Amino acid sequence: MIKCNKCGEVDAIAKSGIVRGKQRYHCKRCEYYFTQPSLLTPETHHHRRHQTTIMDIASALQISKSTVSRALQGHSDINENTRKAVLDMAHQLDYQPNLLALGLAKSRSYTIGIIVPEFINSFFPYIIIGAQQVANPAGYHVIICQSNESLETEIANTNVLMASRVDGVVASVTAETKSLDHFQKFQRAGIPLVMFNRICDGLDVSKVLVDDYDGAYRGVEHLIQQGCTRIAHLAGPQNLQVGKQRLRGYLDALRDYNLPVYDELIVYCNLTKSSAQAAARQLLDLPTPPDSIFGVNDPAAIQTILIAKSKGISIPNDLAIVGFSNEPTSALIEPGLTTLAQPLDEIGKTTVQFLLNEMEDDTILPQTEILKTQLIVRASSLRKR
Amino acid sequence: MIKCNKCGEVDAIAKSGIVRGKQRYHCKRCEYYFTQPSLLTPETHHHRRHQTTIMDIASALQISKSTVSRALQGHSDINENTRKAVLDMAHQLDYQPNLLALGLAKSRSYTIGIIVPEFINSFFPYIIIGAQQVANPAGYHVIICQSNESLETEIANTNVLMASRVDGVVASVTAETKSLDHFQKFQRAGIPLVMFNRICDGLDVSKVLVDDYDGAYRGVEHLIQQGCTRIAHLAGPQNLQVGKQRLRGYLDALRDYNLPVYDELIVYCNLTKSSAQAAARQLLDLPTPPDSIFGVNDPAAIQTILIAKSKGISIPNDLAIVGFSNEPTSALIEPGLTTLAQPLDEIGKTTVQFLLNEMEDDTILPQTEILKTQLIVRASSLRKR
DNA sequence: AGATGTACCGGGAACGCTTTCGCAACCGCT
DNA sequence: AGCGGTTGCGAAAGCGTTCCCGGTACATCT
Repeated sequence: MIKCNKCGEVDAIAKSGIVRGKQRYHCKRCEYYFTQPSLLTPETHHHRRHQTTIMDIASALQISKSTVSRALQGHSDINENTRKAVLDMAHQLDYQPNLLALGLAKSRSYTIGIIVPEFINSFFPYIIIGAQQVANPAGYHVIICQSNESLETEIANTNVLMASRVDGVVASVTAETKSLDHFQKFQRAGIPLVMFNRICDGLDVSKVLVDDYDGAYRGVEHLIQQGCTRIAHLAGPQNLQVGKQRLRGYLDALRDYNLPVYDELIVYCNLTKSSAQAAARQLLDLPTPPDSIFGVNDPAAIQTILIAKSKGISIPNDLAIVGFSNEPTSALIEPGLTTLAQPLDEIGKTTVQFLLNEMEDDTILPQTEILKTQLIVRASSLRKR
Repeated sequence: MIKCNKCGEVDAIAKSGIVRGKQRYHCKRCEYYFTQPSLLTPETHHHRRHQTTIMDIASALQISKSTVSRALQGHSDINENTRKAVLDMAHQLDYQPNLLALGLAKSRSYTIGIIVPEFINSFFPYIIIGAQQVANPAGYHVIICQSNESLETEIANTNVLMASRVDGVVASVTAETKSLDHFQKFQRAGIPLVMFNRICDGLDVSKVLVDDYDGAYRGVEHLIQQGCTRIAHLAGPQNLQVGKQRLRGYLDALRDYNLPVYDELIVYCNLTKSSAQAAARQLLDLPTPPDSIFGVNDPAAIQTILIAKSKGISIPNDLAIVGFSNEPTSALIEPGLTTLAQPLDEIGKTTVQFLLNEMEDDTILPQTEILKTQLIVRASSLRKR
């Protein structure tokens, strides 16, 4: 009844246990173990709809897959007629190269990863658009990860990018990122990394920044010129250069204009909406409140405006406000928010350009580009005299 | 001098052409062609820094890669000690599975694609966040494409997603998308597709929408209740359901309240900022301008507010305005914009949930979910009487 | 005519992983 | 001892590409 798969023997077959739910037999003559192939599967297991491969093109044309591959990638070693036939057939069969297989074969994915803390505000989206405008023409597509201002998510993101075998990474870190082991992993694996805007110290990578110090200085200087003397700073996290440099610019401007620095006028937030609100309230509830506030970024400054308005504080006469970044909403809110515009598009483009350079030449040393900001004066700080 | 690679013969060797720059030899005895292997490469070709693979783990532990694979994926057929050893070693070597290889082997990428027209406004970002909150826990990561309101880019996006062998796609189409062949490709390839918000007709897929008709109706009804009689509509493109349904809601509300429909009060835009501005100007420059405008979305309504303000038109008394979507800026602008809030987070979540369902069971029929909007009344439409 | 060179194409290994299946070792029961 | 069953591991076949290199059919040069 049961026949040995090898020798065809029928009698010397004994059952020999059950493996993975299937009866197993043993042929004594040829010492061969085997199970009966399940008869159902060949038809049932419909192999999931299949996208066309170079093998499909090859067999349609009765040529080898090597030839198809060469024709497709414009290799020279191929007859012009063959190439045309292949290209036609590829089009006809709606062929899309399998990027997974390509990546595996070439050990590169033609993908770069972008890690940003969020993309609700239009700050990062504009940078991403700039980045794509450089990456796509260069033959790379991007995979965007948002860490949601959470270190844990950021680490998960780096792992996903590692696993996806991205060829390079650009990143702007979370407000709570202090350790940077998860970024060093890229370097250990030889994957180029470029950071922009929100960088943290101690990582020897290329960087694209705006001149936060200078921008902060000019913003505060502008407030001083408007006659403000009790200038507060709604500051950012000090583990980020952004936070540090803007604070430094603030302090230096005060010093250069011989204004006193009051500790209670410097409060910190972690760049979330709620923490910005708390910080703004803390400033405005002071026994002697400030006559002006320099906010670490526009969202923070906007929250300050809203709270001040709800308290009936008149802007800019009782309270002048300056932000940083020039979010689109800053032009719409009333009063318009004075702020420092950053060249977002350019940040994205230079960052990716740096990355491309490092990807194609791994001897390049890290470089840093510092872009200028532009002071945009609006009603929130403009006192009539 | 030259020795045949095969038979070792030295005398019967003749040169036989040059291939790819290298001298080729021919052994007469064994009829074998060969070239001298270049001696430089073995050391030079440094094989590009290598991330650790299961083979590395296997050879470190002196076991087979099958065992490592099984241990890593928590397969049952494995000894607990072996598993521990593998897991330890994996951690120690900082192993990250190669998603490209995994995808190739399993014929699925554990990736879903998201196509959106833009992510400058916070509308789509919020939806994307909701989508990720469902996709990630289910073991999928997402790759985000923005078509930039261009059909050409949208088509390129679909090709990239096809090539990346995504397991499923969610999409919101461009304002200029009329043909849908590029989306039908997904269906032909058996890749589930779910559309949200901006859908177009003629595609038999699951959809997640808000009740645009109802929202528009209630928005216009609200204007009528404020005493407006000459109500204009800054309408969206009519190839999109969004555009059609909101127009229909507008018309039905007018009809139900016995208000006349003036053709010149209905102007169309393609959802870009500049076309919205042009449409708004056209309406406000009419010989007999409208007393109120229902905008197809918030960005359009906000542009209308700005233009009206620049013309010195008083809002809401001379011109009442209602938008659609409840963008964050709509609360900040003055006057606050009356609008219809959409449950963005929920849209993202249900869309991906539908997709997950279809991905794990391909017999599921397309379904449609219609979510409700909520009228948020602000100063832009609230007339004091 | 034979040697040399050119143009093209096919075979097959490799990329890193999953998955099927063979098989040895062992255990408990007659 | 012999059978039924379990546990755990290894070998090898893919998945869809690229790329190296062998090989044939000609053309060209002595």
